[in-house]
Amino acid sequence: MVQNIYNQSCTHLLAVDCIIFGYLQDELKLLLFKRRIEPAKGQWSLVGGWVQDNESVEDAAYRVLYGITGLKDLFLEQVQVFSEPDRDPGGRVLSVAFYALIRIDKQDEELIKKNSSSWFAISKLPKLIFDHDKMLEKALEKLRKKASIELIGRQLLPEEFTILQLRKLYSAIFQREFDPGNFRKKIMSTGILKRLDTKDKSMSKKGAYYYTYKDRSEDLFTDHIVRYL
Amino acid sequence: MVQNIYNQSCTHLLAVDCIIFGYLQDELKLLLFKRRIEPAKGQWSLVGGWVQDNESVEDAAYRVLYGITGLKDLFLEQVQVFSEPDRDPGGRVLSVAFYALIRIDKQDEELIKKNSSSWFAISKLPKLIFDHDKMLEKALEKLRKKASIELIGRQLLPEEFTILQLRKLYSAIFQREFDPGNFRKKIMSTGILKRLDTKDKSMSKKGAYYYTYKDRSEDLFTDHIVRYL
DNA sequence: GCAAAAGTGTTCATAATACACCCATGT
DNA sequence: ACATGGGTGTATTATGAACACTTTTGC
Repeated sequence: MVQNIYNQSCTHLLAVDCIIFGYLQDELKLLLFKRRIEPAKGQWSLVGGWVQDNESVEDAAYRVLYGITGLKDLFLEQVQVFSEPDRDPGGRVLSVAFYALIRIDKQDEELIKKNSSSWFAISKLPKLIFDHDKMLEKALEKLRKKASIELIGRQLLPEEFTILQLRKLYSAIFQREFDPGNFRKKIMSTGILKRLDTKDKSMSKKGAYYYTYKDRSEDLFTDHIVRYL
Repeated sequence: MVQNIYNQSCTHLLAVDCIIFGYLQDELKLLLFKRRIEPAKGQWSLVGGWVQDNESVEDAAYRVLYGITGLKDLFLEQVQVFSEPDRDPGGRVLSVAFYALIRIDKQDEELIKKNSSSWFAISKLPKLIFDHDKMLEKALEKLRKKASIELIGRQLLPEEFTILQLRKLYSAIFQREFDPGNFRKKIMSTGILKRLDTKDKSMSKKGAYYYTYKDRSEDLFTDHIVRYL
């Protein structure tokens, strides 16, 4: 028991669970993990861990993510707390859900394998334990909200990418098609992207220019990208 | 110590803190509470309490709110967890912040007094303890987001109100003026409000019609109210 | 030359903004 | 009769959606 001056005792275990999004081969993907402890041992679960004594829940989430992907710099945002008394049959466990965006091309593949975790397309997920489905749903909602008001992709796509790739990412997130012309105009009007001189010829004979994010330009744009709801 | 099958011990106390918004006399207000325990005894704090063993954090927030306002039906939404290890000098306390919208005309004034709590205009707040300022800031952000995509007011204004009152509420929330004509048109276009036959003559000689929310109409409207950011 | 994707331009509908103007009435 | 807020209408501009059209180049 940790010391405190309140006349209270600890009754809840505290965990974090991470909804880890990645993007590969035109699909939004989720990193899952084969649970190694009872209950529900061997079933697929979100990547999670206990919160230590001397760290914030954010610290814990970063630590857990580093442990499984080898990445230190990644986007992380709190989703919400899940605290139904019976959510975990193993005890009274409170879990803080986070969602993370990671670039699959940067991750440590060995580490992922060693941790018996793997990527699943968001449309072909296995059954998840406990209330992890609900966590995913909330995280997706938050991701959509974020993507609708700012240009995401920096955290998910490779350093250099085409507008087509970006558009497909948005299609994956919102589960709908975007008009190629209008999408391009909208994106370019933000002034966030910089065109490079190189082209990707894998998709067409003409070739599509590669783009990158300009440095530190996230703050100059404030309009919406997609209107949804 | 609560029983669990994990090889873990409890190290965090768990609390909820509520950012309680109300609206009175053209001002957005916050219900604060004079802290009765050390540390920071006697200072102003958000309304909070411990999470019991057998309840979710939402349950705890409702219980705390009922205890201080006497109200059972009120709007409540989770903001986020605050968990910096040193946020509370009294011990390792994790707090889940919620914001609530309540109708000041419905509250139990006696109870509020008895609890040594009182309403403060959002623009004239006293210094708050710990990280409660940060909690308020995040809650306000969430409230603005909510108000920008749906018509709030049902939870804050009296049963019958004028468009002017609603506009002033929005002005208070967003800290800016809205064009009276355009605001009215926008609001009326939602079809959520119903005009009554009575008028409020306190503000003008002509008198302004009272309006109420139609029953169960929150779901039919999906557009934005205010564009912000 | 043609197919296929890249990229640009044009048109139309809708929505946000600014603001002029009439209305009702207590003093 | 006039000042005051209530309420309506209109002109202007900005934005989004649909889609036609031009460009490039491997085959």
